[in-house]
Amino acid sequence: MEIDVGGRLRRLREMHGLSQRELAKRAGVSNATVSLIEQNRASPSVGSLKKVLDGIPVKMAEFFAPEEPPRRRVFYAAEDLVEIGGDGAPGGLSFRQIGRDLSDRALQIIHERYAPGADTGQTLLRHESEEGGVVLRGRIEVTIGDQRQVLGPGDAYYFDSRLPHRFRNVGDDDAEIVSACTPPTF
Amino acid sequence: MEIDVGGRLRRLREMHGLSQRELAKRAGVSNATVSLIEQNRASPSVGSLKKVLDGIPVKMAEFFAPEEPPRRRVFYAAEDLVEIGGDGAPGGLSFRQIGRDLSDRALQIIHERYAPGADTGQTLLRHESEEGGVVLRGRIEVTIGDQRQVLGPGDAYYFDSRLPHRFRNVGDDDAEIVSACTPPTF
DNA sequence: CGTAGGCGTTCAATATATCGAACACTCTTA
DNA sequence: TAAGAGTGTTCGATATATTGAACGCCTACG
Repeated sequence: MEIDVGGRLRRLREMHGLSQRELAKRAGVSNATVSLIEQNRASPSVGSLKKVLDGIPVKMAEFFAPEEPPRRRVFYAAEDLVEIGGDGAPGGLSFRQIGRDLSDRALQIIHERYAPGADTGQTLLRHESEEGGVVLRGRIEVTIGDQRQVLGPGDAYYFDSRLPHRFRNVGDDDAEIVSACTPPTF
Repeated sequence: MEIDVGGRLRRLREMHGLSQRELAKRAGVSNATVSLIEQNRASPSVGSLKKVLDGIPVKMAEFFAPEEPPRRRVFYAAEDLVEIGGDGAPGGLSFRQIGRDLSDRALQIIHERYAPGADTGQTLLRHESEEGGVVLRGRIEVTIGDQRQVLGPGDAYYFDSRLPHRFRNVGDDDAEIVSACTPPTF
């Protein structure tokens, strides 16, 4: 099984908008070397390849990582976000998640909206993960373990998901949060 | 940052109960080559290293895979968020991060604001991580690898951070995003 | 004891990767 | 048109990786 080292290097370099000479300078090798490697007319030593990849920069493991990960969807229109508030949550709550299937993701990002008085209740523990978020609109009372505080627009929070936590809209208007959680555990 | 190719190879070989000569024969190289590589007295060409690893067998990506990747405060007032836009970013950009020291965190969450025309430029790759976000206000042109799209309020994105990426405010007003990235790599 | 086979290392010869300098080509500018 | 700066490529010289055959050190066995 052959590896098209040259082709991969060339693609990476062009993706980053670098010329052979520019990359060569960053890497501390000659431009000729880059050229020959890209044509597969030379099989670089590990040391050289490392220098070159550092100039991009790309890690060895990434470079040799099994072929292209299937191109995943990148952009999501507002109406494409998936409503996941359903499970047992009382009305007035909207949790809109980026992407439907999280099984291959490292990150769960949710756009949350709370009607006045809306309350998540005391949330069950999720497994080892951490989460945080930024309040966009409204006034939200956040309870984490035994700490409690009311956050307004621009305020933020960050905690270990193993702590019991609860969110409640204590203002008179809708409240909005963008939150992130990693990893998406089940 | 150096890579102890020799040490890794030796450990792998011994783990599999192979002698230098045995491995050399399977790999189609000389035993001397194996010896020199293991002493780091020669930096093998990619081709040779591949042959040797095939004899174990171990894949290139596995060989270079970094040793296992590393797998308080809760509330932050808006003015406590840490501005991190500084490094070389042109004016009109504000990146406000939740928390100052991310070394023990699994998540980097940033409240981003772009003045009209503000542009991150072609961002250098961060290492293995994923990131996503939600647009709150304005119109932002997002370029991920060779994909490009303009996102508005409520729209979102999610991608592998290894792809080169760029954000540009193409609207007439300020634009705002809340983004998350995991893990916070440097 | 002496011989045979295993191991990892070392050495001189050879193949190959890498360098520095040139080349050919495309732009832009005067 | 010429000159300059950019690109990627090619060439001879040099540094280095790789080879095949040695070496020294073990253990086993007649």
